[in-house]
Amino acid sequence: MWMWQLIFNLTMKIASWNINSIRTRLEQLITWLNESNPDIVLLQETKVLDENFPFEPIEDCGYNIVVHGQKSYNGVAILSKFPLEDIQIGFPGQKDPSQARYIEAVTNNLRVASVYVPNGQEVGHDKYHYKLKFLEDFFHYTNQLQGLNERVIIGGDYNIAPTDLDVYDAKKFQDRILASPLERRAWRKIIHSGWIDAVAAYLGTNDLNAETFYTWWDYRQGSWEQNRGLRIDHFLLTPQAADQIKTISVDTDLRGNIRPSDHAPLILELTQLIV
DNA sequence: ATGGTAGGGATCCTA
Repeated sequence: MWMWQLIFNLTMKIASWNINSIRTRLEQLITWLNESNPDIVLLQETKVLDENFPFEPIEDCGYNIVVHGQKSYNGVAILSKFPLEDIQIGFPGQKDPSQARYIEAVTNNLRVASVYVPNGQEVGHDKYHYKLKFLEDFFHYTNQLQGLNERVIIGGDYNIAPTDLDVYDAKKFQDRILASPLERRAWRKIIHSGWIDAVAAYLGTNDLNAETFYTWWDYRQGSWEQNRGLRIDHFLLTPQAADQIKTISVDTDLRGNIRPSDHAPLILELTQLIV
């Protein structure tokens, strides 16, 4: 009996959500925090200066908060029920730290980060090359993190659908932004260096389809209603963390809300193995 | 079929 209690207490729920403006979505966020009760939340596209971040209502839900925001665009944050330490704003080697796209902290003996990879606009655009450069610099930093030999989880909007299974229409997205060969190569480079895509690992052990893990549906042309989605939000785990995956799922309820974000939260549960 | 919708905040940029 006591042992089950111990295992229960060591389960940790970590969510990643591109909220697309925390001020517009604040009420939805609070409702969801109270209902879903995640231990750690990694947010992207908060779209708010740090001085205007709505700290109080979130702290009232029992969370500590660290933020890295800017005006109008981007912006990342970490919420945790545990103390947040060793906070890092941006990552070493990030070429353009004025774009608020990365924040990292240690909480409850786990290193977590929230990343918002550039969208890239369209293949060949200046913003596309900016995205590829960001991914290259990010790759080098993630190698440094691997060297720590810690449990590390980087959740966020990577703006990459890793394979054709991760888009609702592979032909439509062939050579297009979010699914182009160079973006996918950048993704694989990170994966092949030792990071575990939590969903890919979970799919390998369960009878589920990749479409179960779509996290983004375009606001336009009734994409949500027709389930024309993409899997572009991901959790990357070091092997030390991947060994503890219990479940992973997408909270699609939020995408069905009135005035929703165009992304749904990706939710990972870890279990500490008792040996 | 090169549109469509949403957010920020400024009369367009980003996604």
